[in-house]
Amino acid sequence: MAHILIIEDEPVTRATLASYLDAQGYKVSQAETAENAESILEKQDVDLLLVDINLPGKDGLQITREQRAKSELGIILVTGRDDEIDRIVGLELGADDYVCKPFNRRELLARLKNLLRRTEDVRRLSRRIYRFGKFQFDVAARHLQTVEGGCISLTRAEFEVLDMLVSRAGEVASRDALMSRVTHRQYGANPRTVDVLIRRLRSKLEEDPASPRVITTVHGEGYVFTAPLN
Amino acid sequence: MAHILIIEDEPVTRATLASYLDAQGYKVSQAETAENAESILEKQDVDLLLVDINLPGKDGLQITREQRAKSELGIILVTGRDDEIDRIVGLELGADDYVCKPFNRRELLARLKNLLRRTEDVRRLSRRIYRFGKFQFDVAARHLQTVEGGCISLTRAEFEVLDMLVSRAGEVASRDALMSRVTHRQYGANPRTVDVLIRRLRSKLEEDPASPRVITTVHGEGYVFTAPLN
DNA sequence: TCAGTGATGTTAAAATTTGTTAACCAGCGG
DNA sequence: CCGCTGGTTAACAAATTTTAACATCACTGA
Repeated sequence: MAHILIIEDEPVTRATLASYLDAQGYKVSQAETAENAESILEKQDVDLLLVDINLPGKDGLQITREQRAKSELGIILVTGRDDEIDRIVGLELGADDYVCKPFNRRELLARLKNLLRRTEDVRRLSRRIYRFGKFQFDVAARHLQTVEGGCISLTRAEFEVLDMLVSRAGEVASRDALMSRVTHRQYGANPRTVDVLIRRLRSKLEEDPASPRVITTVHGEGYVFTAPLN
Repeated sequence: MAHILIIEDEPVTRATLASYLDAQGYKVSQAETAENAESILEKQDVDLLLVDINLPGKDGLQITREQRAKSELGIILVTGRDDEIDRIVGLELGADDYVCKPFNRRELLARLKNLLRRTEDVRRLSRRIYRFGKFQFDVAARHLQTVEGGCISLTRAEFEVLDMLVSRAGEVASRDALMSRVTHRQYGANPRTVDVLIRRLRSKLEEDPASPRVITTVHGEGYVFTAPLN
């Protein structure tokens, strides 16, 4: 489940929010100040920030500006008064949404869910996890997972090839390009080596390796990744 | 620049919005009703919907539900009264954001920009797919799909020819043009080669390859794609 | 160290795609 | 009807890719 970080100096509001979101099944972290929040952000993967605009020290707008500069993390601003200027400035700084205290919890939840849905793709891609067909290709973990939960291990060379193809999905990769990614030798590379690797990959991830859908051959040019990514 | 579709029955609000967004450099289309909007959505690539929640006939919530079912198009709801229930229902149906009339234009613009930034990746990953007859030509996947769900694979040369013809549907492509797209060779291209490719393509996608409807020969000039695209 | 195992590289035959050729066909103006 | 131009078709040839079998390499644990 998604991880939400609440940044709010007022203890009662913070605790209320936290217990509500926790009851909804989210993983919730709390921070009283910007500094506090930053140390959590450094250590953990956070999916969404819920930030009070009025904080002692570095305020919510400042936090928004800084976070937006370095990530695509979802940000919802919370404020006590319905201050239109703050709201607009917050949005212009890149906050995704805004709620005013006292807020309707159901509304907050709806906004939160929407934002999480909207940022899901970006968050997954930033962790370099690609989904296609019935697989999930995790670049950091260097393996494939099937929807059913199975785990298909990839050899180093297979991994390199798949990574190169997936990250340039739709673009043709030449044998030379693939070869130089796989091997670190300078000369005398047999161009057929790549074909064999592709064949081995196909046997792992194609429904029917005889008529490949995921990795398509481009005669005379190379190979392309052609499965729909989501 | 992004293409925004405004769905609003009240002419003054619609015109005001349209001219404001146009002045901001967006491509703007306008629709008075849901039906009107749907015909625009079918024909053109739209990046974001700005929908009034209160429309005669099919209303904004219904439009949201239907669009969200088939695409990840960004949706911002506009409502006249500050009706909390409508607002929450809209968000729960998957609208990405909403604004209340009378709205601050700067706020609308900020929300709009944020949403476009969020949906940028998704839109980039969306595919060029042409529909004609009983086929669907998926450029990214480099193959044809039939309505029945079958999949017809195309060789590289066939794909290049079809892509060139389809993307310039209605315009005649000369043999030379087609040949230079297909071949990798520098010299001595035989002009009859294209004919053979066309024949192979026709046998894959013509109902009756003897009297072609999809790819028509233009005597002395070349070939045209002549099937209706939808 | 050394056998054993899995990963990687090489090769050659089989299969597929692409290119060439030539026979044949269709339309058209004399 | 003839000859001309250009298009279609089938058969074949050339180029490229796939496949399987095998050789080699690199690492592991005894």
